[in-house]
Amino acid sequence: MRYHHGNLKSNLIDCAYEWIASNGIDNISLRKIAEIAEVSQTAPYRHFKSKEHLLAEVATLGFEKLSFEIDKNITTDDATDDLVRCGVTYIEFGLNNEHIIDLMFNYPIKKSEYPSLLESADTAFGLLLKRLKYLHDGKEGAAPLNSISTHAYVHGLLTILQMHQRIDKSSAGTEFFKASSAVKDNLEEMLSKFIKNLG
Amino acid sequence: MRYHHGNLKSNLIDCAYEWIASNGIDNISLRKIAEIAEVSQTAPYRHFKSKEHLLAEVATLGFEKLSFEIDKNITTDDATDDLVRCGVTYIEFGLNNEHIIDLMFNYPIKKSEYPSLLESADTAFGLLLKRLKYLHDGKEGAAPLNSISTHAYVHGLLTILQMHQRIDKSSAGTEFFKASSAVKDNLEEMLSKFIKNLG
DNA sequence: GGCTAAAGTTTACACTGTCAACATTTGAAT
DNA sequence: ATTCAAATGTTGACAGTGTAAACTTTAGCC
Repeated sequence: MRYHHGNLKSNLIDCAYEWIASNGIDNISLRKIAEIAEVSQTAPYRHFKSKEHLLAEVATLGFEKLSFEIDKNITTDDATDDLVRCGVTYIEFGLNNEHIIDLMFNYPIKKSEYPSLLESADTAFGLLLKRLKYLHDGKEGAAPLNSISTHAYVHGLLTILQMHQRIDKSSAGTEFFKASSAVKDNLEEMLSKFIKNLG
Repeated sequence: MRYHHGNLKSNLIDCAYEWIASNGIDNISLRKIAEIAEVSQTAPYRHFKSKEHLLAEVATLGFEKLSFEIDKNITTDDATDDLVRCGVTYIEFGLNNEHIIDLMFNYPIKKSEYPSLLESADTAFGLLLKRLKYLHDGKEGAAPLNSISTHAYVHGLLTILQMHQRIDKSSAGTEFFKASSAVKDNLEEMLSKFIKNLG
């Protein structure tokens, strides 16, 4: 084992990503990640100012992967269709990467302090925005508002479905549970209707 | 100072609520809350199985307050109007109680383990649902889906506006900032359009 | 080859959640 | 009224945490 690791920084990010993906964010600790990377407890501090700085980079990696997924759905022949698929992809990514999305959206990272995190998040959203601008070709003014409106809707649906997913196992009798089940089955329809109704 | 506090449980919940409301969820600790309540470090364990159990009750209190606010807007003469006002109220509550809403929606509490939390959330949700059922009088089947759809939209808008609120001070030149400013100014219009478009 | 900065280690500290053991109070049964 | 168990409080301890400080090793450049 060499004293100098070589690329400890990115290795730590990867380890943390994997750990969170399978164990959740609740009980993560720098020390555990350091141990997995086979390095001393405080070695991470040579690369990250704090635990939050490491987590911010993990979240950034998450946004990059999300962008990659969304980007695959942009085929440019039908903007509405593209948008629906992007929305579905966004939501599916969220549901399939429960813990990572938790970190990205729910974990209390002070996002504004991490430019690269903001940037990677903006890139993901920018893909939707570009598509919407295309959809609204001509009437320029409406695009930003419609874009953010769509984003709000998609993200809100994701939040609802996340709650649904978490409730799943135990108390499945509530009104909320039944209604959110319906969302899962009608997702595409809901999105496409929403987009068509944009003025 | 009496040895037996009398109603320590609800007092702890209130203290935690206040503390979180002004300090955020990040650095909360049972010990601090116990100290504020002028009680020993481990006294909370006579009333809550764990820290999470206390936080779950705080979140429950949050939902109860939210329900209370929403309920004031239900006047029954115009369902659409009611719903728009409920939505605005919901969003205003979120913006005025930033940290509490964080706890309610973003903090990783395993919600399914806390029936009273689930129930209080369901109550708030139920208020919207009832109103939507009224709106859709007759076509019964659509109400739950439309209700959750509306909830998603409203909550998504809240998330956007929260981000807007946080960015405010620093980087105010971005596309996102301008677009989300527009949301603030067009909130009622956006909501009422959304509701009218529900099928 | 020697020096400086980068990257790693060891040690230490204050703080946290929570458990176990003990103390006090309350209220119901006698 | 007395007693005694349950409820509610305290003290002390433990392992785990983030992270600062001081020290050690190594890499790369003159």
